[in-house]
Amino acid sequence: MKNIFISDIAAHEGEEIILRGWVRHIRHSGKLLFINLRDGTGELQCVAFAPELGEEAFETAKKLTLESSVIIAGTPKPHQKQAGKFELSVKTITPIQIAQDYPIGKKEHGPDFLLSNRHLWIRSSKQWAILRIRHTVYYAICDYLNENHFFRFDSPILTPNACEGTTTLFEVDYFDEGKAYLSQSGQLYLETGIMSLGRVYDFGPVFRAERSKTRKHLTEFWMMDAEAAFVEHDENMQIQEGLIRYVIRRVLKDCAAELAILERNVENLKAADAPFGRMSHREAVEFLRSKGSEIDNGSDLGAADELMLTQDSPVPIFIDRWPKDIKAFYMKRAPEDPNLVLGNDLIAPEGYGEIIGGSQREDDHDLLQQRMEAEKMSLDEYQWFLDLRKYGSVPHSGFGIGFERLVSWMGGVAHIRETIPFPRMIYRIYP
RNA sequence: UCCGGAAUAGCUCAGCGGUAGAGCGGGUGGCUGUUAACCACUAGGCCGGGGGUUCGAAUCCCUCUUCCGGAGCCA
Repeated sequence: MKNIFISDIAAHEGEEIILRGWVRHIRHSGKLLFINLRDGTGELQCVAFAPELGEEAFETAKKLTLESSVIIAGTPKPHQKQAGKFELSVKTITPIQIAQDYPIGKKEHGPDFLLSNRHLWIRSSKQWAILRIRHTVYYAICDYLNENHFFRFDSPILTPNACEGTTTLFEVDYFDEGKAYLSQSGQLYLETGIMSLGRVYDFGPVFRAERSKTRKHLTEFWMMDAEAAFVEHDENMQIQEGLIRYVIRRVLKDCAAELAILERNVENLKAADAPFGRMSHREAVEFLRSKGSEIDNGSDLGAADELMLTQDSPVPIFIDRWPKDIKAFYMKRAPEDPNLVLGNDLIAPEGYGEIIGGSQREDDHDLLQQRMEAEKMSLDEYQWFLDLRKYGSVPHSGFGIGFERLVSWMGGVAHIRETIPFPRMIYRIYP
């Protein structure tokens, strides 16, 4: 008899096979016993009939509890009640370990309880589905970039100083070198990589010590930064749009079952795979003011503004040409107006907010140095960054994706804390 | 950090001045098609901590703690 995975069950109809997994659900009715078994690849109903199993084995099987681990041998057959599905006609049941009082029941639980039991919560079907979508989004991003001549270039997590100088960083003691900081973005390091590899990306955890307390923020989250030589502002946005639409198509193709478990509205996802909206920051401000927002020309968009902008749009919207004063020092000035920069945000529809921030970078040594001096940055600490503009500088652009926000949007997940195995938030570090 | 809300059985909640409740989960028994199964019985409580008001407080007041939602910051 062969060990098989539940996802491969259809290929083994009528054969005697072995499944190994965990009891998601168990119930019995006189001489019949039903076990919903999950093995990581899927879930299958196993049906045991007392006279076939033997009375003693049947009594033992009845003692299985929620989440007990078990080996079940039997024969896959078409499900008697659900067309197109299979069930296992059970021959033997061998408990591996009987779980005691599994804390997560089939009824509803509160978020605090579930987060305290995150190590167990990840077994439940919605969490399983979200984690599988996370996996799919991850590889879709990598595949798209690999196909477009980007090379993986991992940036460091321990850094000597703040990448962008704006947000609060986590600080650690670093031997005799003083303080080191957990990276909030690998972007500046990526800019060095393009001078060697042409196009590069990194993908890893980044850290923000902000006391953010919303459904869109984590203190530790995964970011994918991409950077490309000889790519200017418009092409940069084309790459971003191509990437996001590629991810949408992959998720729709590979995660139909997961999206169904999450009750994701897939029509909304399909509709987002169409040319993205584009407006300048100035146009966005005018539009918002016409709708009653109090936003002014020099301000960043608030959460309510983002929602107002996208609520009637089936596709994500690029906002570009931002006032330089509210964007990072390394962004290149717009040719038509030195007060604007060639930066873009990408706002997802359905209220998921900003999922990408990108820009063309300042490639002129003296202009960059002026900006850094204006921001009172230490030129010594960033000498290596300025060097890039001295030795073969080229026009270049890049962007960063908030990975969990993208996963939230794909899966239609209301809170970002469910899109990462172990969320880190201001008031939670366990488990 | 600011503005709201909440804390009662293992879990989710009701009770809102007068003997501590339900559903689920646990235990025992029943049932050949269940899938949040069903039926019967059963065990289970410092009503978040501290202080007040009152003849009497889970309930009203003050305070602390913890959590949730939102804002700001950002991805």
